[in-house]
Amino acid sequence: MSSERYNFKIIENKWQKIWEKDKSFSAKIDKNKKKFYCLEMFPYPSGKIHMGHVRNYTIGDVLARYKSLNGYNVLHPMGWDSFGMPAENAARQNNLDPKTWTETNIANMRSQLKMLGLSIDWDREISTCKPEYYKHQQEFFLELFDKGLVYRKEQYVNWDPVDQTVLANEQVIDGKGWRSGVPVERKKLNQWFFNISKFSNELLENLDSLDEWPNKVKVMQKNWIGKSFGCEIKFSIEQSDKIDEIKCFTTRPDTLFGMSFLALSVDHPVSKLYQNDEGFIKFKKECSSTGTTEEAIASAQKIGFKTNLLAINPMNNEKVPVYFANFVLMDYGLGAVFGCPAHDQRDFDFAKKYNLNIKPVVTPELNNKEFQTVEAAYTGPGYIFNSSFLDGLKCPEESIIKTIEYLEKNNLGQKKINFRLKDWGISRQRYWGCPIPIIYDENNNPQKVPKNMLPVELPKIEQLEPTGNPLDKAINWKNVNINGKKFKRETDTLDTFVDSSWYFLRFCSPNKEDYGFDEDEVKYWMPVDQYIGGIEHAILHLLYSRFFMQAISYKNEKIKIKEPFKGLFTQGMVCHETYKDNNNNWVSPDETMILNGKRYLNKDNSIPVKVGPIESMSKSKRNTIDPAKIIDSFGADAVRLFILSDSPPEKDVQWSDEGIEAAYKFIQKLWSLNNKILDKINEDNPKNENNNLEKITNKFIKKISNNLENFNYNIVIANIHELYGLLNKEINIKYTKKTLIENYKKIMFCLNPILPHLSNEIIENLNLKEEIIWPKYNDKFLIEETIAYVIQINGKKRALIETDKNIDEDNLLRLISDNASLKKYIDNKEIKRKIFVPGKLINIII
RNA sequence: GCCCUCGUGGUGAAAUUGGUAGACACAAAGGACUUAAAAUCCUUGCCGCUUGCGGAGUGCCAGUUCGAGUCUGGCCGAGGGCACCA
Repeated sequence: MSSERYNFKIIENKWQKIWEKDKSFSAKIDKNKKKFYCLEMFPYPSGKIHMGHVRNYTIGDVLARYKSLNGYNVLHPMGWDSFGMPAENAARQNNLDPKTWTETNIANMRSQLKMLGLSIDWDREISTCKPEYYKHQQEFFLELFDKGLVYRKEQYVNWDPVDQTVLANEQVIDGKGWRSGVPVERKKLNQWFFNISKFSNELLENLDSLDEWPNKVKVMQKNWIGKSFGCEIKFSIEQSDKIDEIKCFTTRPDTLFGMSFLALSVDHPVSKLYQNDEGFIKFKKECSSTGTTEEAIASAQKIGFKTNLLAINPMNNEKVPVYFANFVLMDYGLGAVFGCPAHDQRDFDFAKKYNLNIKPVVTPELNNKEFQTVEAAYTGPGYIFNSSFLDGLKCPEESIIKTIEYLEKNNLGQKKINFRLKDWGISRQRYWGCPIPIIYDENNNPQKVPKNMLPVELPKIEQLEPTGNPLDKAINWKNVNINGKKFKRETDTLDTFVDSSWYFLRFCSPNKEDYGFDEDEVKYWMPVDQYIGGIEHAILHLLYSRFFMQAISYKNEKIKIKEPFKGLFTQGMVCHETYKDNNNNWVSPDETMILNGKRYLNKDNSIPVKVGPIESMSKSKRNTIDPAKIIDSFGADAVRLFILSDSPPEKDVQWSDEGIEAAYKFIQKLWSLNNKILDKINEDNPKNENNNLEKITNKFIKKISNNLENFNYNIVIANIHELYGLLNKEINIKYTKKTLIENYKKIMFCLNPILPHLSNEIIENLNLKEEIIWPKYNDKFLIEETIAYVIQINGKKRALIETDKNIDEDNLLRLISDNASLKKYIDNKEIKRKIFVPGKLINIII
């Protein structure tokens, strides 16, 4: 009996080399096979892989391998999201070239990923910072420009003072930059925009068709797009020769009769009339001093600046005052609202402060004409009153529609659907990004860079200065001569989210030179069947990619795909305990040791560390574990096994030393079981003692298949543990060589997606000379002749009786009355009712 | 404030359509093997009484049902998203 331990270093390396040499995972169009496009979100090349990558790519790899064994033609590519600020920051700090920095990182991370044994088609590798990639991005930019989906305008933008760049709305979180974490400022700049809002409706409605997406992501996108149904109302203005009307958007036109003021944003065009008014200037300043934090908004008082204008209520011609108010936002709706204090809490607060009329027009009960709103606005359902011809209408079901009908008929307003989604500002004042292929003539008019001059490559810059836009200072690059005419290049680069909005298309034909993708290849491979990544991209990246697919297929009959990702899976984060020393400094797990169950500092084992809460791994808390080190000590299969074992993939998982050690031990156990089985195979009995082995094999093929299909990878690992236990016992029974090999082979095929190195090695040792395919189970072996019937008395389990599965009720009752331990419950009692569930249980009510 | 998700042993978690709650694993304790250690294997969810058995038990309170972790209503708690959104 061979008894040497499993040497993962030799064996894993051996198989990784074989896969690389044989191009085992190279994907080619094969129209006779069903395709499966498995994609994990590609990494930013920060330098090293982290545990989040390990989890993400292991989940994807298990799926890709499983689908491949099931006969699918699998596309499983990998690339690098390699433009972005860390490269630029590193360059500024250490006087490096961002390109070199990025390429070194990529080389390092590629070799680390290869150590995980991923089934990736490395021939399709792409990197977004390469001109061969971004050339096509520039083509797309110009294509979208021609389609009218790109435009330039001066606008207030979110300015990140630390990163010295503009941020999209989506990139501002709680009023702070998504990367820098500092409060965002308002700044007016000329910016390029993608007209994402043109597709608001499509982006919203298509969500319903994405039935393989997590509901929570769809809800988040739905909220973000923020569709609301209402109408635009025209209000005539008195006492002004400069304006005749102001338009408001409202979702509650049915409360018009309760209107007592009109409120405008301080940025509303009407504010021009007051730009020299000292009171207004002071008021505007006051408004902007209100912070953007949650508390500030929640506790901010409703304040207003009264104008000398009067607005006329189109329903009854009553005149109401016009205010500027701090709670009206210019970038939602039309920057103007009519105030109905009785039925809107904000308006109510405002009316109280400025002593405005509060007239209720909705009553909860039909006949309660005395209804008043004294303490707060009433926003619930009811019936319209105090409203002339609208009186008695059911609110909101009838009242809103009827009011809009009236307004439209009398040309006072019109039905309108409003979206919260804003256009995507894509200009960034950075160096390390894709140059925008635009040049400005001597009159500063933007022109497209001619197609034959693409790509517009980034210039080499010797020394990046600490702040400001480097391209703006690269004079030689900026000034360009075309056909004797002088132009200046656009010096902003594209938001890096543009890079990742179409990379899934590029993977279909990564080497195509004349266009970003090949139509036939895209037709075959797209959409991505399963996309896997973190929940943090629920809005930004996923919405932008969906937009890009809309934009590419817009006015293009050849591209029918509207949604890039058919299935989406969002995996949870990898967490670890946190540690601090006596001075409250974070301590990394590497700097600690365990003595008698307590944790101490390595450098002085008399100093205990404080164990803090379990949090997602992050550099700032120093609770990261380096995957490269772990793979080196335990092997890729052990890492894969553990990262999947402890929690469902969509939930957070806690990394622990004990867990990875247990996974390592289990691999060793599988190996020694293998040695035992190889010995048994050589015994070659003439006849099988029983068919338990077939039963076990088929039962677990079924279980593991079902669990893999449903992403229950943690349960698959449990199944494998259980299978090991049963096999370890069953192997002492005598089987023929054929039976043993046939079943053991299938079990190893089942382990292949999770433990590719170990299972390949074992399969090779079996000398089968056959391809690994996903085994099918045979129902014949799943039929159990006997079953443990559950015997309940008054709904309580009292016994299990092992008996014939097809026993009838009478015979089962006979067994029950013969059963000594059940006698005491039944004897001398009248049976009132029996519930018999064949093949499962019987419940006796007495 | 609005929307979504989730509450099961010391811990991570299992549990087809309502049908044996706690599979599988980690930790801890006890035991076996060993001169000893490592490694390996076995036992143990809680409360009772002596083995065996009995009782309670899936955040809390009701309800539906022969039967509820699972379905319904209300409450409490945690996490996440959105937010002067008109």
